[in-house]
Amino acid sequence: MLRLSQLFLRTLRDDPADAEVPSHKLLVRAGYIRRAAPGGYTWLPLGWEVHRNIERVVREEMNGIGAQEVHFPALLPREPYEATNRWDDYGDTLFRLKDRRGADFLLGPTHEEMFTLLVRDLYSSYKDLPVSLYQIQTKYRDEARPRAGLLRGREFTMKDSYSFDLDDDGLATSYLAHRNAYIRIFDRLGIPYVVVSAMSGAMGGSKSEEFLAECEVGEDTFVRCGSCNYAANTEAVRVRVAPSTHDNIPAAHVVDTPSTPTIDTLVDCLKSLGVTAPHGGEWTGADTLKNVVVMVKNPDGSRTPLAVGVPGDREVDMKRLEAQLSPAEVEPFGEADFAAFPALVKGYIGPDVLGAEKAAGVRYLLDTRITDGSAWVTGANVSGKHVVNLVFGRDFTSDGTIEAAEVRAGDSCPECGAPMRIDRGIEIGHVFQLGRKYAEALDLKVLDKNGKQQVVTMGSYGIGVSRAVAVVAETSHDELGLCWPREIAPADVHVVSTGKGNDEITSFSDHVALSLEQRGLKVLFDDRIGVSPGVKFKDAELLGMPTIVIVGKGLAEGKVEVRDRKSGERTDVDAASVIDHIVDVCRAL
RNA sequence: CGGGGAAUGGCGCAGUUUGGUAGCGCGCCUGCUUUGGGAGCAGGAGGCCGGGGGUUCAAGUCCCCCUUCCCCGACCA
Repeated sequence: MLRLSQLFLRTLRDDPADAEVPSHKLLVRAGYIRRAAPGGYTWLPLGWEVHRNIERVVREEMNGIGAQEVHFPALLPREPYEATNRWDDYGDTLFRLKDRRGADFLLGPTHEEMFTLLVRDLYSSYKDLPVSLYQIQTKYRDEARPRAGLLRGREFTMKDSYSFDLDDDGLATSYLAHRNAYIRIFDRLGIPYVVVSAMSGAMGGSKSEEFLAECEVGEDTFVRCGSCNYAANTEAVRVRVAPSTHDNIPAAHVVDTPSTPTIDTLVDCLKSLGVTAPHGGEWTGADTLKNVVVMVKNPDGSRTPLAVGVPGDREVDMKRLEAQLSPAEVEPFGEADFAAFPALVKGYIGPDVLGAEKAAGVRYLLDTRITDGSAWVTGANVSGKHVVNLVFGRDFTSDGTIEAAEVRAGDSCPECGAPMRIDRGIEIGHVFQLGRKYAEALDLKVLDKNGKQQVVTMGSYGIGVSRAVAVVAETSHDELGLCWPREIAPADVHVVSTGKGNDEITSFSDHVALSLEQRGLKVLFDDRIGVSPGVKFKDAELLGMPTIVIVGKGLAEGKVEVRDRKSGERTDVDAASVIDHIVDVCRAL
């Protein structure tokens, strides 16, 4: 039993000034966590209880699909990560350090290499497969911007698991088992979530899905189709493009468009020129081809320019662009960069000079909406001039396509064409099929039935455990405080005694708390003497146990009050039957 | 890493303009009163005013550098 008179806890009346999002404010105010370092939090008794409860749910479901728990060091040697190139590819996000002899180490951001090597060490036959291993580990990432308390820290707890199979069918089966386990886990945690198609990012690999908690403060944006089941992270959206309807476009020609460095000014100018648009209607930004130049920063530190062409009514989504170019990063093209590439006329950049073989020597990739035969207005590479009726395939080419244009609400679903919604979420889980990238890099092979060496195929699956604590707080609270789902609450029931220490109320509340514990419930007992009832009620609401029992003035009429934290519903129960009643309530779900 | 704001007791804040004894509310300790919605009175404890360097007789306050935090843009469990 947790007695508030003894518990290491101090609740705060005011929100901490450095917290912005509700989960951060409430977890600090309620005495669950305490900031200890930039991006690092101390877990206080109640917070750690929630953390362990989430771990328990995760373990049960992982064990349920036959995965086996192991535990690696967080402090890892450089070599395995060198072999897979991630020592460099992970960039500044990787915590690197040296030992006293100058040897390189890192704090593990994720453990694909170590698991792969472990299996290689011990297993060498197809008879050993499939096998799935997992750990619940402290992970380290030197985030550029830790924020929102637990939601994005530099040290966090993650459950990561890895499946090892002989062939693609086996991988598909392991992947599905994990996916289903994740569904059960997040259902039990009471987190509202969506499963979306995702990029595999720096991990490499093929099929990949994310579990996103639907949440306004989320950092991910995703689309969802209103009529079919399609859902995807915007980074991973693959646009469905209608073929060009343009036909018999007259020859391209240059027009004078003075002072038109932006799409808006260009459209206004085109309207005033009296030139007709290829589709016969009024000119819009969608008729223009905007060429945006960026600097691509490669993992080895080198920088190469890249031009991206998108319809003028859309921005280039830097997140989507970077996801396509991963592990390289994208930087804005600065004034100094323009000076170094004089062929690029800012505001009037056109395909004439773009392309690896052309004047500017800049690689040129086009959005998939620039289809064969489509006609565009675009820069003429001379200040104040644009080209009209430039047809892709006829008048210009590119070095390839790229999905970097922004995604908007109302864009059509790649599966069924219906308009899509756009929402925000927090990534709480990620499952993906790694394939053979790591097994090849680290030489993980087993002998098959025919005695031949086969490269093993792998899956990798993560759940942010510490993040899940914050996500539950974020998705389950009200203006009074936290509301934990019973499965992970620090206690089933919060017993409030308003007694003065030496009266019937005190002795009966004692009896209630002890009896409930004997019946197998986890009890948080506010047995503090000399604390006013108002304070105890406020604390009970802030702390967020699912059931609150108040032994107080009602006892004079033989009644005890039982409240449901989430609904606020209050019931007066006969003191004689209150134990059974509460046990029933707590076991009901 | 760019732009904006901030750092004063456990928490929230004033004081900085105009340099001159470090304050308020909450919390904490003691005593008395109080006890169903963050009680009252009285008395206390607790501060290298984020760090370093300057200017000055004198710096929380002025100047320079650094660190950290929050928000907005580029990364992920």
